[in-house]
Amino acid sequence: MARLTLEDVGALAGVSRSTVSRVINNESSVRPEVRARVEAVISQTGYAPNAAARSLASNRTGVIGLVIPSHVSNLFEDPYFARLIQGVTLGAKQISSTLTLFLFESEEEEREVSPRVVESGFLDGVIVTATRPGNSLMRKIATTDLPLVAIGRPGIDGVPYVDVDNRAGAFQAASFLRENGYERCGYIGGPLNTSTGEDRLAGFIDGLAEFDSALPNDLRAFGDFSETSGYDAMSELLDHSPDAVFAASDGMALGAIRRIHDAGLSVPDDIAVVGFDGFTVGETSEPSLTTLEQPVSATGSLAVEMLHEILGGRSTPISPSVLPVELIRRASA
Amino acid sequence: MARLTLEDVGALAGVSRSTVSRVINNESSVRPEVRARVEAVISQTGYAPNAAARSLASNRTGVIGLVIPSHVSNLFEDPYFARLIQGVTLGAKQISSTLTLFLFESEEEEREVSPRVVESGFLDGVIVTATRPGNSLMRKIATTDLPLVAIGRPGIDGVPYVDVDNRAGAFQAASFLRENGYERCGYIGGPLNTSTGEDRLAGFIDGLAEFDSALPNDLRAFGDFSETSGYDAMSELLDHSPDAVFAASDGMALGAIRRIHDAGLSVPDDIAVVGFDGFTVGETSEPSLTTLEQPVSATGSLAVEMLHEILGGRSTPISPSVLPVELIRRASA
DNA sequence: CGCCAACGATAGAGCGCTCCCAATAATGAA
DNA sequence: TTCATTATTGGGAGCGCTCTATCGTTGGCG
Repeated sequence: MARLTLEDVGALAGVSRSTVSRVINNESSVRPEVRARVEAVISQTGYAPNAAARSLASNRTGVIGLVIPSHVSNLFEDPYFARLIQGVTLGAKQISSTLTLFLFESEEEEREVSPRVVESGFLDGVIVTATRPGNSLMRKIATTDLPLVAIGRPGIDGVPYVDVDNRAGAFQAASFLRENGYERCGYIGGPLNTSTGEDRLAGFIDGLAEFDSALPNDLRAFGDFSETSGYDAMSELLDHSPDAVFAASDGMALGAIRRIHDAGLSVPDDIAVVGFDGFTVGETSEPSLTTLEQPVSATGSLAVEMLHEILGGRSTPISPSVLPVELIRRASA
Repeated sequence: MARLTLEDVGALAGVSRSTVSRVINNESSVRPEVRARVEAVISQTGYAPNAAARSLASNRTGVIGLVIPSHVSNLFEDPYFARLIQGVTLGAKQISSTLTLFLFESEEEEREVSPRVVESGFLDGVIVTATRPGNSLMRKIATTDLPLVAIGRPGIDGVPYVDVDNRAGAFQAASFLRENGYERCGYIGGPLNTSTGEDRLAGFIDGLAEFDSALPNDLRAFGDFSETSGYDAMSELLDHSPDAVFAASDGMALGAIRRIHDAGLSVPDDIAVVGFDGFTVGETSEPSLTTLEQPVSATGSLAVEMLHEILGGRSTPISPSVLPVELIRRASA
């Protein structure tokens, strides 16, 4: 069967195109009786409005984009992105939008694809994960009038964003370790050109400072959030005999634990380990992981909500939202 | 600046709408000189065609959907879906399409959202992960004329699909274990109402049969592919003292190992373990995991390719594609 | 009984693009 | 030189929807 149009449905229901349109868009001023008649025809015929025509006429598409810039696609084994996508999907569903996904593998790809995406009017708005403050793609999008919300601190003025409280979380990790008597606390961080990398380091340093201790350079090592990078970073730290380590991701924390075990030491007796993420892997690891749980899925949903508000045409600027993280105490510290 | 239209660009270049359209769509019969002039204007102005208008006129959207039915969203911690999405994204990029993601959390949601998706003409085609043969959503889509490719054996006639060779992989696992002298091989499977669950069990049984051994019922246990379900399943098997276990996912294999360790036994000395997936977690586990590596990302890309062929209007039906899996021998067996 | 308001429903005019056909220019053959 | 033929180009007609201005009805009220 050929696809039905509004006009067809109208003919079947004995009303005009416009009336059917009103029924579909739930506008008032349709007599209940007429509305019922039209709705009956719609459900009988299984009519569904043509998305393209609707977008063309209304200038809205009901589609939002989730952009994950190039430098993270390797990290895709990280449950973080899976959860984030899940959260965004959830949020999108709530506002009856569909989600399109843009993963980039190189900056070149970003340059190539983004105009097509940004300028084509295909998207009502876009959410960009801001792993690197000042990311060029985001900067470019910010100059257009495409509604934009960042996930993570974007480092660009005027871009609304939602982030988790990395700083407070890391601060809490430091306090926790010091309060439990650990003296030589080491740090395994993420890349410093990411906002999470920066913030967690800063928070940890602040937290230690609160207890009048510092974070010497030789007790700092950096990875890329992955297990193996945590393992390698721990190798460096071992030379400087820490009695505790805070890793900026669960993955790195587990890598660190593996390295500690390989050195014949025990966790937490010889070295305590605290992670950051709160993923399920930490529940079943040996020992189970003390970690800071961040609400990843909620972050995604909230970003969509913020975008929705912007799309709704609110004029006052939206202030950033920073979600709390929570210390989950398990066996590793 | 207001958004430019074809007409505007034409005016700037001194040609008509139609000519600009031809240039953009790379059609022949435009004088090179004119083409250059138009292209100059386009790049100067940053003009990008309006996606909705284009779709409306051409009846193609350049959008494909990836549908993940309800019953798997819990399993989202599983790297499988992350990789699959990555592969599909890659494939989509290759054919200059954008990817939209549909995750469902309940069958009700499927029923509710799917008409909007399927009938609105918003998608050129759709890829559905077929975790359960005969899934109702897929069955419904199959009756429409929306081009469809399944990932995994769909259990519906005439639906083209791409799958990994679960059967051969499990067969290989059985052979491997028997050849290495293991006598009492246990099995930890996925849900039997999934095609992977079915196929891996069948292949394993066949493989054992090749060595004149059977798979008694008390050496079978089932989980949902997750780590914890593997742990629980292993608890059941332990009562029947297997000397080897084949788990239908890496996650369950790791859970099984944890359970074995908790029982004070060693892997592989007391009980050997073989997984299925080939994810990176198995590289760093203790002991590292012998497993069957499946090409997840390639599966996704290939599905897109198949869809593309269908969209290209080939008339001959497309035959299913089954990708090989490979045994990676590490330390656990 | 007539007038006006309020409501309900309709038709017209696009949205920006593709597709098709007609018009024009350019080319070559006779 | 002229006419047929081909290579380019332009314009019209929609694609199916939304939005706005308009028209017809009904009902309340003086």
